Formats: sequence, C-alpha cells, structure tokens
Amino acid sequence: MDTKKPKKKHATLSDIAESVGVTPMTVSRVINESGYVSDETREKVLQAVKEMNYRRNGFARNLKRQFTETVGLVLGDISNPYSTELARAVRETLINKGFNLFICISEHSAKEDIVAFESLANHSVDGIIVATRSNEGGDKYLKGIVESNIPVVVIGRDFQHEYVDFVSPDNLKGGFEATQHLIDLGHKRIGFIGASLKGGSSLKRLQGYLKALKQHDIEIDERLITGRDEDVSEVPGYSTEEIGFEGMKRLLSLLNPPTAVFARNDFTAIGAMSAIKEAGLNIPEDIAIVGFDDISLAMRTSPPLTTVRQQMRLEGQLAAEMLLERIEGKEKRSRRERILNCELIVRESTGLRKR
Amino acid sequence: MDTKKPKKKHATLSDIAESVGVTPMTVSRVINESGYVSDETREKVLQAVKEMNYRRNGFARNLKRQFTETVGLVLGDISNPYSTELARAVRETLINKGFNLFICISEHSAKEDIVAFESLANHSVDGIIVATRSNEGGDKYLKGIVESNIPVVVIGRDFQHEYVDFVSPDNLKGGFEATQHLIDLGHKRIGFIGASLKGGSSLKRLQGYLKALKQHDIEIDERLITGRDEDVSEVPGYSTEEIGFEGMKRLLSLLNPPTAVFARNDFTAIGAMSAIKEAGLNIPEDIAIVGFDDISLAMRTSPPLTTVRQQMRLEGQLAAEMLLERIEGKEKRSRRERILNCELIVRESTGLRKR
DNA sequence: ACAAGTTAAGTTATCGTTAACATATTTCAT
DNA sequence: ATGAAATATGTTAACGATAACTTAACTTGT
Repeated sequence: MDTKKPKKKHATLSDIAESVGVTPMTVSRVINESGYVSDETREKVLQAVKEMNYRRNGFARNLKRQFTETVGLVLGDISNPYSTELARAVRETLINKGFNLFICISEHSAKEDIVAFESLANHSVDGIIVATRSNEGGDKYLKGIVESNIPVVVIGRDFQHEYVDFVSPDNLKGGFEATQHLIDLGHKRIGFIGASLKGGSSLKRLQGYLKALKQHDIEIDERLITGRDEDVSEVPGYSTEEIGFEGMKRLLSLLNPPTAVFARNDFTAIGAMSAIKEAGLNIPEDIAIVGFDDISLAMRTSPPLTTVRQQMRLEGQLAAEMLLERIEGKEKRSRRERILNCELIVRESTGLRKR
Repeated sequence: MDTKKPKKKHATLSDIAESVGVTPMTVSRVINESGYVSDETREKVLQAVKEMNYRRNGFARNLKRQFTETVGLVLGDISNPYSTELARAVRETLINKGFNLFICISEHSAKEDIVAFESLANHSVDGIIVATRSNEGGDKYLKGIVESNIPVVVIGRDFQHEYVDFVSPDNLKGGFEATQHLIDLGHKRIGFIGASLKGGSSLKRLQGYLKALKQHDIEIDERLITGRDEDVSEVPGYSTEEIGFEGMKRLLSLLNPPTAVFARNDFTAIGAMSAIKEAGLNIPEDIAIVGFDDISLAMRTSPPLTTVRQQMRLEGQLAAEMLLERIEGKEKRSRRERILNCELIVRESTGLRKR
C-alpha cells in the first residue's frame, strides 16, 4: 500500500489547492500577490507551498502571459574580455529594467549559432542580441527569427534588416588610427597580425590598416600580413595569444622584418610581444606594437601596450536599450545604427621614435 | 473594414492548419516529422509555415512534453578564463548529448544568484550547474530548488545536500604545493596576495599556503597576507590584476618585504609582476612569484609564470556528466564528490634559487 | 477476395497557469 | 437600512502543442 505518488515531479497549483481546500485560482492569487485573499487562506496556502516545495511552472505561466522578461545574448565565445565586458553591460542594463539575461555561446560555428537561436526562440525570450560573427546559415535562420516578430539587435557584425538595430565600434577607423600612429612615429614597414578573411571585426581593422598605408603611399607588402584562412582561433583550445606568437615569429623570420606591428587585438599583441622578447629584441626600440581593445591587462604588460580602446560597455548598454525599446514598442521602428568611436591609447610599446 | 489581425504576434499551429485546411495535429506531424502525412499535405503545410513565418511556441511544447533539454549554468562572473573554460567544457559535454546551455551571471551577488536560479527554474531547465561563490541567501534558495526536484550540481563551492553532486579542484593541495615549491627554493618570507574571507576557492588556497608554512615551521606573518574584507574584485570594473598590483605594492612597502609571493590566481599574479617591475625589481631574483590556474597567458608573461594548473575542462565535463545522469536517472542517487588534482607548473618566475 | 498491415488523417484531452468574468459576503456612508 | 463599494472566492476558458486514441481509406500477400 504505497502512497499514490506516481511519477509527478513537481507539485502544481492544483495540488496545493486541493490540499488546502480552495481553488487553484486562489492559490495563484496568493503566489502572485494579486487580487483579494483573506489572511487566513493566504497563511494556509503559503504553508502548503512550503511543505510541498511548490515551484510555479514557468512554461504554463508564460504560455498564458505571452512574455517572459528574458533576453538572450548570443556570443561567439566568451574567452575574451571584449565579450565579457559586453555581456556585463548588457546584463546590467537589462537587470535595471527587470529583465533577465541568458547567454549562449556558439564557438563561432554557424551550426551552433543556429542551435542557440533556436533554443532561445524555443524558450520564448522576448528578444535576442547577436554578437557572433556573421555567417550564411546563421544569418538565414536569424532572418526567420526576425520575421516571426522576435526583436533582434546585432552588435559589431553584418546583418542588414529593416527591423534589426545595429551597434558597432568603428573598427575601420580604429585600425586606421592605430596604423597612422605607427606611421607618424616614422615606421615604414608595418606588419599586421591576425588577419581573417571572414567578415568579422578583424577584417575591418585590417581594412583600416590598409587604408592608412595607402594614404601615406606606403606600399603594401602581403608578406607582412599574417593570418589564417582557416582561422584556428576558432578551435577551442587555440588561444589568440598563440596566433600572435606564431604570427610574430613568422614576421621575424622574414629577410626584412617589420619595425612595427599592429595586432588584431590585445591578446594577439601579448602573444606577439612574447615572440619578440624570445627573439631577444626590444620593444619598442626594435619593434613597436599596437593592440586593440584596451583590456585591463594592457596597462600591465611590459612595456605597457599601446592600443585602441573601444567602448565595450557603452556598446552593450546601447544594444540592450535598443532591444528593450523594440520589445516595449508596439510599432515597428525602422533600423537604427550606432557606430561608436574608438580611442587610441598611447603607452610605451610604441615608445617615442625619432624620424 | 480592416482585416482581422488583432495583436497576435506569432502564427500558431491552428493558424497554419486553418489556412491549409487540415487539423493542427496534422501540421504538428509535419513540423515534427512524426507520423504519416501525405506528400501533398506536407508540401502545402510547409509552404504555409514559410509564408506565415511560423515558429513553434516552446512553452506550449515543453509544457506538454515536460522537459526542455536545456541546462542552466550559473557563474559568478565570466571575466576570468577559469569560468570561460569551465563553461566551454560544460557546453561541449551537453551539446554532445543534445542538450542546450543557458549561462547566467550573478556578479558574485547573493541577490543576483537568486534571480538567476529563479529565472532558470521559471524556464524549466532540466537541471542547473552552480559555480558561484557560496552565500547564505543564494544557498537557501538553491535548497528550495533542489527540493522541488530540479537536479543540481555544484562546482568548487560549498553546498551540502544529499542529492547535490560536487566537483572541485583541490585548491587546498594546490595552495600547499605552490607554497611548498617556494619553500623548497629556500624562501622564508612568502607573501600571499588576494586573500578573501568569503568561502571561495581562494580561501582554500590560502589555507594550503598556511598549512605549508606551518609544516615547515615558518612563522606566519599576517602582514604578508594581503586581501580585502570587502572584496572589491566583485565590483565590476575592478579587475583582479588591480588586486594583484595593489597587493604587491603594499607588500613592497613593508620594512621587510617578502622574497616570494603566491597569488590567488594568474591575473592577480600578473598584476603583482607589474608592480614588482615598476619598483625596479627583478623576477625571480628579487622576488619569486607563483600564480594559480595556468591560463594560456601564463606561459607568455615575462618571465613565464610558475603556476598551479587546474583541470578546468575536466571539471566542467564531470559536472555536466553528473548532472545529465541525475536528469536521466529515475532514481535519486546520493551525493557524489570529485576532487580533482592540481599540477604545479614550474616556469621561470620562480627561477632556480640557491640556498 | 479478404484479413492484416500500411498510410493519412481527425478527435479528444491535457500539460499548469491565469485573465476575465461571475458570485457571494462583508463593510459602511448617508 | 439600503445601495454602493470593498473583500473573498469560484468558474470558465483559454494560452499552443501534442500524446494517445480513433477512423477510414488504401495496399497487399496468399
């Protein structure tokens, strides 16, 4: 004669209601602190809720309410401070408005992008912020999401759609200014480390680099541009420091190595610095170096790293705000774009070099 | 006479069904590729699905199915490679089993811990992995979650519960071995940077440090132990490099500064190295230093950092596996614990020092 | 030519919660 | 004391999808 506890995992409103001797609706009122309930009843219900470890079923609730106050953020990876700061800013902004954030990681894979989108859509998030690298499969799926009326904002990546807002650092200008700075210091042979052909932020930075060289009539030497077609940084376990380290080694092995390098981001720069030191050369005397991002570590490298600071926090904040506006707005607004300025932070890794 | 499109945001199964002239059930069969559907009908349905941008409602679906194939991971923060690697490993393991991962960040706040738990529970995740620092409010709430039958696994933090599995690196032993290594090199005055009184991994590392000193009859000098009661690292924007930098400066200002330091983690160590160099001292000649974690950067610092490697990937993998077993298992298993070994990685930051 | 299997749908009930409305009781101001 | 307002609860009908069952037409082997 065992008790009749079948396989039911969680207690439901009805279970509570039954045990107390009221309607599920009354229990619901107690739980949600809405409507009128007598103190006595409330007391009994709360008691039962505690005893039976009741937890309301979000699905049923949200199915009825038609919104979740939750937003999804899809990141390519979280192993760099850029993503981290972004996520933090997004989260803070959302929390202030009573929204929650779920983060999904796609590891820069188109397939996983789709899985993430799908999963978020399945959980009926109220909106999605996408900060992964653009790719065909993912974008196609994303388009479907947008068209099924889920608000979407993209950060630092291509995605043209009438109803999708866009925030991005000015990677092109940042790359331009970093290179310009090196040119101003008198450098003529300037390397680029970490080029990627895929349409990410690093491509824009490379374009900025090329633009600066052209503008100063410096001939572009392809041997000075390192990167990988199959970007190995996307394979977990292969860090961007590695890219910087190996890229720099390759540049150093040239007959006529560069006197300065611009790295796609700070970690890459740190890897490159490591290679320079290993070769017994000095920074910035033998080789000057500029990074990108201004991660908190940048001021603690030796020598401290000249880099391009981007406004990661502002970026995240704006994206979150735009998304919330879309979520709350009844009317479809047309696309808005925000390109945020970057700022060159000059430290000792580029030193002062006389012409 | 406008068309009858009220405020409905998404098309539903019934909408599709109606437009095609079949039952919702038939549409469901097409969508889920289950049961028999004629090619002709399937064709028409798929057509309508595309035209109307249908997206199935996850709530309704999961409400019926009673599971979501989604797991939540709650992290204190994501701004360190430890969390990052952990998340990555957890995710990989889950993905292989067809599960999805939602990550929530609590910024080391008890309140936000609760928000994260609540939010995950509301979305009816099938299980939760918790890797935040232990705290009273959060733990109480977590207990409720466990008792409402949601499987939970904790990583590297206290939480005693009959049905909650536990995975952790052996922080105590790691701290012990790091300190022991410095003692073996002949150091007598060894500092500790980044102590925290709250029950986190750093506390265990500190205990390991103290144990090693005691075992070698080295007197414990409290002035050599730096940290903060109010751990400012928990305030966003205040990085652990900062803690290392400031902690080291404080140690250097002592009348009799240490000849070696053990930092709570690698970033703290990097901050400390920066302070040492700024003071014009050499590593390891003047001050030797050991970190903890073996982040990928550790081998690229100058000099390369001696550190304690922990098996972050294995940790994440085990946690995910344990959770999946609980999710899939019908029977309640009793608590399992796995303490993972750490490995001392000796690099140049501790050098070779003669007695 | 007919039982048994296959294919292609439809019907019903339900997951757990809550909005909207309905009912009943109490309070209280005039 | 009497109607209006406040309080306390119940009833009904969804939200959208699907498991389980039923119906009916169409194959097919012997």
